[in-house]
Amino acid sequence: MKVERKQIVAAALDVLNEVGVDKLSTRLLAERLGVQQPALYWHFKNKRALLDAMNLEIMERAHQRTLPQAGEDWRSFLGENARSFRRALLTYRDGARLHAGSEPVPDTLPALDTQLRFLCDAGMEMGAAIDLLVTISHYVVGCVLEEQADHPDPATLDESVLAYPQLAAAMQRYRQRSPDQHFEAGLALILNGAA
Amino acid sequence: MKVERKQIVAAALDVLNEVGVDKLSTRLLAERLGVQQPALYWHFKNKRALLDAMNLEIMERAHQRTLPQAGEDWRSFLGENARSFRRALLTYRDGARLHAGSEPVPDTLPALDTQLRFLCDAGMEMGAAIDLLVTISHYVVGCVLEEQADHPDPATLDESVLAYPQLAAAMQRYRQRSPDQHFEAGLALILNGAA
DNA sequence: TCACTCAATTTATCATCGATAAATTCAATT
DNA sequence: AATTGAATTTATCGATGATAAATTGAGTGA
Repeated sequence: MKVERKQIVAAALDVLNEVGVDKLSTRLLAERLGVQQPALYWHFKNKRALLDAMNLEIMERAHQRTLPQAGEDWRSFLGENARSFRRALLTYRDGARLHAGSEPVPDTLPALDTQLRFLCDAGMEMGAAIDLLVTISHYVVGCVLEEQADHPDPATLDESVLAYPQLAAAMQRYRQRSPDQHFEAGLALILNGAA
Repeated sequence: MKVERKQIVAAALDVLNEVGVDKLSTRLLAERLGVQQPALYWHFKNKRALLDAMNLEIMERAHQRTLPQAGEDWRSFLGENARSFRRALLTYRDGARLHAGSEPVPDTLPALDTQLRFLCDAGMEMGAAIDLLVTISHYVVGCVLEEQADHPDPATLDESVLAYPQLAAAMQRYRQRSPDQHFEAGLALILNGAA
């Protein structure tokens, strides 16, 4: 058989969605590709490099909204940018864990530069602009990280919560809204704070 | 030799600080305790349970500021609470990764209940109070996660940044401030947004 | 047509890891 | 002294990431 880097990454992402990052082994991936396991090490120096490539591929595929549109105000852009980032992390299982463990991708630098200029042009101070961007980034990662975490027994938690009526009511209310809505609430909080 | 659960967790935290969570193996831990590796499985059903216990121990040791003090306003409390949480995650290497991967600890529920009542008494709506608490939590985890990540080559990143003058200036400015200051900036953003 | 080259893969093998089964130790209890 | 049961050791398993060495096979020049 013959494989190329692109195919390996694509297959790895498929397998990722099927078994999760913990059970994504080089052997399982090689089997999927119809290849022996050490063959992968010709294309990637180690598994870490493969995971980095997977994260890069996810970002390039799904995180499109990295530049402000013409005439867009800063609040709209930052919101759409954060949503795009979150959607990208959500496109694959354990996407947030994969992203958090990967090295920063240098391809994001030009976009970051433009974003900073955009925010400064909108009247923001440079320091405030940076703080805002990284704060949002941290929030998104933390958010998706928990959204993708598989909490083993929600039933056990529910039982414990019953002892606290205030908390029980809060929990019920919390679950009425979707993860999207919770994300939006936190995002709005941050954007409001920046204004 | 004879070991107890408490000793195992304490030793595990020591080893965690020395080698990091990726290289924390049951054999290394057993060697540290002067015990054979399978002995650990008498006290913990698997490694996951040990990691959960480690996370719990870290939180119980260091995350003390979980209840509002008498007469404290909500902004002060939420700030101190967030700082306490962050400090706890920072007390041990890879603390954020460990926490993010661990199951939620039920001991936090009574404190959470009190926090919710406190925020509602301060005039906040229940839904807003929950959103605020979880937003802060997500932000803190995302923040420390990156702070503790070992970015392999900052030099390579610096080189890439040189191509973007705006970004280079921003980067330099960013590094003049400490992680504490960056954390505070983001936290202030969220708390401002809640007001 | 033949020899040579080099990218790419396979075969074989390692050390390490989490985990389990079975045998063993040892102090407390009867 | 015999028994019990908690706790540990010994032995071993399958899976994993990784490396070395041998092998394949298409392309190139003589």
